[in-house]
Amino acid sequence: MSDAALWSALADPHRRAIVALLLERPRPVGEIAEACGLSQPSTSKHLKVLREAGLVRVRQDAQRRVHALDPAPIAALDAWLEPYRRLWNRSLDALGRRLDETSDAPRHPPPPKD
Amino acid sequence: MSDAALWSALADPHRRAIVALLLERPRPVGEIAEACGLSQPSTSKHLKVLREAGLVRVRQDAQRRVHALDPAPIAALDAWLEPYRRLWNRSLDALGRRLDETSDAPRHPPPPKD
DNA sequence: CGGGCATATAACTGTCGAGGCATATTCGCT
DNA sequence: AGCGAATATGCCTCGACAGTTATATGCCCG
Repeated sequence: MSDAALWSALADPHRRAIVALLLERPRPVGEIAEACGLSQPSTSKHLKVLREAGLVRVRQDAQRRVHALDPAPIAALDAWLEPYRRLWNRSLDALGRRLDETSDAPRHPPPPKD
Repeated sequence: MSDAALWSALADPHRRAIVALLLERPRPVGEIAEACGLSQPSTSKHLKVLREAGLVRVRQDAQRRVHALDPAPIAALDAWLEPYRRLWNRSLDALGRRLDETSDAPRHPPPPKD
């Protein structure tokens, strides 16, 4: 069910921007705020959401609160995506087969259809 | 841009449920509504959102409107995920290295995960 | 061509979340 | 202790969105 938190956290474009920023390196709140053109309180709130979704972790450094990405939820997203990726591959496959049929290129063995 | 539409479409749990349903097979609106326990108008609206996000395509069959998944946006999500997946692998890597260091087990070379 | 089915759309309402401002909290420093 | 910097929190407002009811549209068939 923290699935829901994850999705709604990433639903916001500002939050995705923050996540992208943190991909480069961990950053304190102020830096994030400035980089995203957000006010400090707003940034703090977004970070709270990200924290509660498990996407972000905090390390306290004096008055600074340095936020860093936590890779785990990304894996959860990846897992969610899995079955759909299968669909995607299947459709690529079909496209490839169709191309093969209309060309005289060497054909690879038909993959076992499940 | 349409990235935003994709995320906000998938932000809704009912919509994710619909998408999951359509993964099994294409379905007409009524069937989706019943399966998700949603009213017909609500279902129609959700499907409209999914359509506008490009996640779903319609085929008209008499009065039925059969909705099916479009794999393309899934690929977009996958692409978005890419850089984060790298982070994830890196952290797995680090974990592995740490385990290697504290054990006397033979160390294996980092597996080229693609 | 009228009736009934499947679906879309309109109008309205309640809820939720984002942003802004002011203020509280926490920590380091002198 | 007192001050200033960095961040969190409370309160408020506003707009976006989901759900409902009622109605419109398109399509097949008799």
